[in-house]
Amino acid sequence: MPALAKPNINTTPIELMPDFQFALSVDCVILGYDEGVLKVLLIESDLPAYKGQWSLLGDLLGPEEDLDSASYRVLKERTGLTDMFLEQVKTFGAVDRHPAGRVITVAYLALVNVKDHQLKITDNALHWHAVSDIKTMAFDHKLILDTCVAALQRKIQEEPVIFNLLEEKFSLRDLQHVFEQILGVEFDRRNFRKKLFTTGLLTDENEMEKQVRHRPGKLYSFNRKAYEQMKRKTFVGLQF
Amino acid sequence: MPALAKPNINTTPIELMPDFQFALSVDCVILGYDEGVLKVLLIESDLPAYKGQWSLLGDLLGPEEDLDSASYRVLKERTGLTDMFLEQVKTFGAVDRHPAGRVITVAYLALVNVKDHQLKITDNALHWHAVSDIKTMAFDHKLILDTCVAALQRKIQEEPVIFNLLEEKFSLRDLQHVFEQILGVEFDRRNFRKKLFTTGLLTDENEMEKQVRHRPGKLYSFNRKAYEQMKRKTFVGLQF
DNA sequence: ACAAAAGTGTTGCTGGTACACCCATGT
DNA sequence: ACATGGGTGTACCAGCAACACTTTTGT
Repeated sequence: MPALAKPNINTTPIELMPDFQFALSVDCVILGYDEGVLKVLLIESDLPAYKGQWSLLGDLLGPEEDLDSASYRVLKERTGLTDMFLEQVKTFGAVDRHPAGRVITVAYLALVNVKDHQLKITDNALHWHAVSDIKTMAFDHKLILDTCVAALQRKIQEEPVIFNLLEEKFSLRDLQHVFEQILGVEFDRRNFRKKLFTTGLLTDENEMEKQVRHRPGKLYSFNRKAYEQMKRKTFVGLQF
Repeated sequence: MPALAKPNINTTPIELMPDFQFALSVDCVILGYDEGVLKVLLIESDLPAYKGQWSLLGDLLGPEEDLDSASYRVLKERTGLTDMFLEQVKTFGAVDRHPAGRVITVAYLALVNVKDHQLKITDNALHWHAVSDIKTMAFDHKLILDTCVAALQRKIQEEPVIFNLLEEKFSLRDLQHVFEQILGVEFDRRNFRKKLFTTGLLTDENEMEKQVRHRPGKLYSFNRKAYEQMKRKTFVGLQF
């Protein structure tokens, strides 16, 4: 077996770089929680092969840009947000995944607060879609979406990233509903409250919900400081 | 803000592909458990900039090759193994990560049974190194290694991938030591045994260890069928 | 008054942890 | 006989699940 005959990346000067042309892009799975439903921000595909189908927001990687910066740029350009949860999930490189040629894409998961930025979406080809309604998408974007949602399910049980989907101040009902919506299960309300309180991650804001047509609940916020301190000492899980 | 002025990947015909040259590679973090220590298979870097430093095994992506295939090919060419745990972990794309030019690399985690293949390593620039001994590496490979080890720590508590590091038949002591080595903690031997037995993932092989200078332990194997069945019904965790 | 959801405690069970003694093998 | 690790059981404690009634607000 000619194991040594193959050039290794470590021994590959720039002249040996591939003689085939390919592109590298980032694609963002931008998720938000709105009116009790987990939603994803999509754009209509302009590519003839996928006319009328929905597509993730993405762009080609720039020559002086690293991957995180590229995905951040896409988010900023499209939503106006400059501060959101953004994390690389997986890279997709099937040979035929793009009809125009070889395009490898790095998928990012973004969690945004829909209320914060919904006024800033000026591009009217952009729309929020309930994740559960989406059956098909352009390219392999449905696969990418599913992969990112699965990553989110794991993630919210390992780290308190879920608060990125809510407003600064939120009710326990909202928090519970986001968990339930993402994980696809239901929790007992009393046990959920106890569990969250005992984490010590919630700050009581001493405020109430307004304009609800039932008894208003108290509002809480995510206690980031408490989290930063406790995560130094021990693993902080939110497992259900 | 010129959000619409930017070309989107969906609208980018092949002519708009980047005019800068860059390369895409895969790098494999090949981990094995040998004599009580977690080890990684490394090669000496031939690149002048990193002369004498250790490097992960990798190669450039081929034009007709998807990412998983490329990493599998690297494994097969270098170790002779054709059947191992192999999973994409993360893509690294810092602008200056490669001295020869822009190279984006997709990191893969591979778990191999050292005993199975140690005779097949013909390339004598290849060596196993205790993960805990490695302080510096070529390129950003130390960062990649650390990332993959952290991924492994999460992974072994979510899925029974740890058995890929052991021989077909193993003692409970070996299994416990691999867990301890990877997670960096120690477990009570009796509780560990109980826990593993109650998972139902172990098959008693009705065999004993040989040539140990103490009372020989029973040998077990991973019951893959039982796992496949139970994972359909419920999440199978191995959390400690 | 009614509808809707907030807020609150207890009990039983399950699973984790801590812990000590005898046994089988090789030297 | 000694050293090394194998094999086993129990008691305590913490955390989880199941479960019902009263309270507050808006209509």
